[in-house]
Amino acid sequence: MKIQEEIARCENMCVHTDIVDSAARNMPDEEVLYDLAELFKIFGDSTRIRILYALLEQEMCVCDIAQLLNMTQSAISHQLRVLKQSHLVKFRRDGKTIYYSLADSHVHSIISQGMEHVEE
Amino acid sequence: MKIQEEIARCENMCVHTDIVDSAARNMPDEEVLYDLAELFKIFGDSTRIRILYALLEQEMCVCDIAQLLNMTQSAISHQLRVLKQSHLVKFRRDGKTIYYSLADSHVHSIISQGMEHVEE
DNA sequence: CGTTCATATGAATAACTGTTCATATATAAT
DNA sequence: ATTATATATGAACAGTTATTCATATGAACG
Repeated sequence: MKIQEEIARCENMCVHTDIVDSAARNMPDEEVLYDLAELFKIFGDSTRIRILYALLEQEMCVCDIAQLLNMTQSAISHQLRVLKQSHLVKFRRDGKTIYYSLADSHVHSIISQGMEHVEE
Repeated sequence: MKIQEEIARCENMCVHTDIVDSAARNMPDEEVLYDLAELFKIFGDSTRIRILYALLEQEMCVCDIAQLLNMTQSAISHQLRVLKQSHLVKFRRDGKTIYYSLADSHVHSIISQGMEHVEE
């Protein structure tokens, strides 16, 4: 039947308009939420989380991190690039060695909040 | 030294043994860091972030969320399942409708910390 | 200079993930 | 019971991503 098909095709019949409207008003810009997701995506990889965790204590060179995590220098270097581009780590050069450290204190608080949720 | 012999993964000889040793002592269990990464992975998708953000204000049904985010009911339902399995949202049934809401207060604080980093 | 060492990077591959489509389930209404 | 509605789910596909391998860069030092 034609009318029923049209109705059935409208998959949003159950919408509570007032709720959706109020939620829509309170949602941040698409772009902000996209950036937020991108930030958490960086933390959402166990290699990167382990690198960040290691750097909570002290600065380390690429080779130190590779040794600590038992991974290749190349794999660590690739991930450090991601962390660098996200402004989560910074680095300084000392001769041939490049030391990486955390870029700001947000890393610490974000990890701490996550830990609280995990340790339950 | 000892660790250097145990872990010979990094082919370079630049390892600072004391730094690696001290970092190794302070690293949490592999499993904990894996779980932590898994948690952040959930936040690392803009659809899920937007769902969580919408639920900060009030509970919503699947169809409401689909309308709000302009996505299909199926896509939202799939993501709600992920959020459910991660214990980030809970739900209650009211007739044919199922209302979703945040499972605990950690979601709020994790998002807030992330926002502080993004808004710079 | 050329060599060595620490790090970076491009390409390829394998594994993973989000959405769509079709369909199933379950509750409510007639 | 039959139909309608709200949500859930399995399979497939497309897009993404982490690691490996090979090689490049770039600084230090004889």
